[in-house]
Amino acid sequence: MAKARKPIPAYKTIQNSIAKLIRTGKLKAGDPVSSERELAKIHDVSLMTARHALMELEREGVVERKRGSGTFVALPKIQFNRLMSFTEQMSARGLTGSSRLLQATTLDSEPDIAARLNLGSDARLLRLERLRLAASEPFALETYFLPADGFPGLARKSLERDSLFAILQRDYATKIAHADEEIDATPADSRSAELLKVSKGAPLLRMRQVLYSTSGKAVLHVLGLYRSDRHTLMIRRFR
Amino acid sequence: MAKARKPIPAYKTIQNSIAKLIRTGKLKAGDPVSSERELAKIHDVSLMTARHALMELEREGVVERKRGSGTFVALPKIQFNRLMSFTEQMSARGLTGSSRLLQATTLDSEPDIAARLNLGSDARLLRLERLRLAASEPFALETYFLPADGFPGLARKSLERDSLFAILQRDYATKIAHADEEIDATPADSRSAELLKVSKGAPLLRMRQVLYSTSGKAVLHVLGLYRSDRHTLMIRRFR
DNA sequence: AAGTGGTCTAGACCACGGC
DNA sequence: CCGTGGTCTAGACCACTTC
Repeated sequence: MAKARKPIPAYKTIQNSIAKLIRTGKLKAGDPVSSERELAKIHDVSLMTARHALMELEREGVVERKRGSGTFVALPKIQFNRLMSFTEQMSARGLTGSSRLLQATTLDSEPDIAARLNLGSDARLLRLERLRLAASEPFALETYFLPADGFPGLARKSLERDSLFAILQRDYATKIAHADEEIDATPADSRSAELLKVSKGAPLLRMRQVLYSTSGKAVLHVLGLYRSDRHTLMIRRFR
Repeated sequence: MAKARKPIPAYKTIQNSIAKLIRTGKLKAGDPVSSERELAKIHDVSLMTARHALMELEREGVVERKRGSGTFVALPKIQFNRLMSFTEQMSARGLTGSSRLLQATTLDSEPDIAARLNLGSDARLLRLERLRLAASEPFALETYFLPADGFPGLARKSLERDSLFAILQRDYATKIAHADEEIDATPADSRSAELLKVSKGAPLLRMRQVLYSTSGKAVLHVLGLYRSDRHTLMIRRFR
């Protein structure tokens, strides 16, 4: 017996064919996309189905629709408010980054952090500390807290090389979906100052993150300290 | 002759009727909404039209649709990354805030800022400076830059009392839609330190915003300095 | 005037969920 | 099983833009 595979809806097929034209460069930003009526004929579907395809592409920001005029490939949009791993951020800027694992310990009682992760106050926590470097200059100090029970063996993994996001997804079937962040400024204490090569008391951007998995569970708490001369946070907000 | 008014589409009417049921509390989070077929009968439209209404309400996050089960009022979502005026932020926290207008001047040449607003480098700029207080303690110093030509008479308006967002909308038909922000940390210079009542060199959260109107035009540049002990930025980001 | 997207009809079959 | 949303048809008229 063949597996029960889901048939791909016609409107999805149309979307994919247009997306492919854009990916392969056959359609560039501003170019007109086939009209609803053309698509209906080409793919032998009704108008409403072709329409559905274009409507969803517009929602995704791939195309823009202009009444009376046509449907056009949208300008490549800047990704705002996108949660990216360190590796992703670096490559997006055309840089290469590296990390140094400073510590990997287990904590017995850290009720504040346990509470942030919705754990009991006596939960054992895994604590990892990484120094982030760009062009061999340190620019961030990040401390990770995870429930020790949920991620056995994590401390022994290749944390220097692989992205934590990738390890969580590959080895623990945990996919990060979103993060809530608190951001403020704080003076560097002596240890942070030394590691980040700034003077003591220098202003650092402090970011406290709680990362959530696709299932909505709090997975991970991150405390990040960023050299303000080498790091700017970009945000877009809406009214 | 009657003016040519746009007729309200049937699917919009359906959306409004459902939104009203929710606003007035007749439907609460989790309650089932009339099904597509019910709505089609009630409003005497075809299934596709009723469907359109529900689909758009889902996109707006008002309802959730579950195949095989029904359409339900969505939980009231927490507003993250919402661009709020000072007044709105204060009242959301149950506090009352006040402002002191420190300066209102016109600048002749400030090419960096003009560039952020997509103006020529010789554009005249209106510069306003406000100190923000919560519970009569200063916590933020904000400097606004606007094209002087676009907002005649703004400097003479009731800037101490009214929200700038409100003035722009009421008197200049300019509605703010979104903002792009750069955030980092910076040490307080002597003037900021004095105004904010912190010691010189204390870490401040610095936020540079460009605010855009609904028409997509850059309207306003804001440089904000926030006392880090009294202000935390909350952000939600997605992968 | 010709072509585009926006709205709408009056049905159809399917996959899924809860009973 | 029955009701739900998901997909789809083969048209229609309208408003808008471009020429």
